[in-house]
Amino acid sequence: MGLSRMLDVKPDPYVALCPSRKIIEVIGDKWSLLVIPLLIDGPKRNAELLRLIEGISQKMLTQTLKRLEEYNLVARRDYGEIPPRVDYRLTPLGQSLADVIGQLDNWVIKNFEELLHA
Amino acid sequence: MGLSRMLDVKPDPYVALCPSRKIIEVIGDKWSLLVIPLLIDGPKRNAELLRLIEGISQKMLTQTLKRLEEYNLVARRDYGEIPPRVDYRLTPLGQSLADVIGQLDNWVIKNFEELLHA
DNA sequence: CGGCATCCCTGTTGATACTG
DNA sequence: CAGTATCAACAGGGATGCCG
Repeated sequence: MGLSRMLDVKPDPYVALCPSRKIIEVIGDKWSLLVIPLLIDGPKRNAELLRLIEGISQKMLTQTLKRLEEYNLVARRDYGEIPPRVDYRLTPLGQSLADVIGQLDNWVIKNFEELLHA
Repeated sequence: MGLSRMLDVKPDPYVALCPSRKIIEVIGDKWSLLVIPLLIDGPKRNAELLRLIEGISQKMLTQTLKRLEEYNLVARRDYGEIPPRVDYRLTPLGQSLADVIGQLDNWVIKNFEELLHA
């Protein structure tokens, strides 16, 4: 490990303005948590996602995908055809995140009953 | 596995009204994601959490803790003293969730740079 | 100290309509 | 089909003050 590494400030989401706080918010977002796992088994189109995620609006889907794209978690692909054909897929970074979220999902399913009656 | 198990309907957060959707929202909450890891190394008091989590308000802290308590993730302990002394700790269920969230945190820290530039 | 109740404002969100 | 734009509605969340 080089000296420069030792000088790095490690991200701390408990500090309000630390960028990692924002990242926590993006990842820990209700819709992100639903969109990301859907992309694991291949690219999906806008209308497909809209149909698969009951209750999401076009607006929220677009907004969620854009934010995930900003953070390099999802890649948007426009085929330039008419009628329009666009799909979204996980980047390698997004794939690795999807694995972690998958664990979260499994946890929820596994502990579902116990969570409910509390 | 008994027959009854096979008849269980598995929770599906992609259905708007499925309770698992609500659970996803509770867990995937900005403040929950910050509070839970803090409780891993022992009980914490209200004022302590307020100080540790920069930017959280009393109102949001209370609301977050209550919701986590509802889902049996956190236990509130009132010592019945005067002045008041109350602390919050993870339940066993909460502990197991904390492990998963810890993985998410580690992922964020590990991929911090890559997320930022995007 | 812990935390509830209130007020109030802002931002998020949904619905609708429109465009390339 | 994929998205944008606009508007109205509502809830999230902060600030303050009060109480056990």
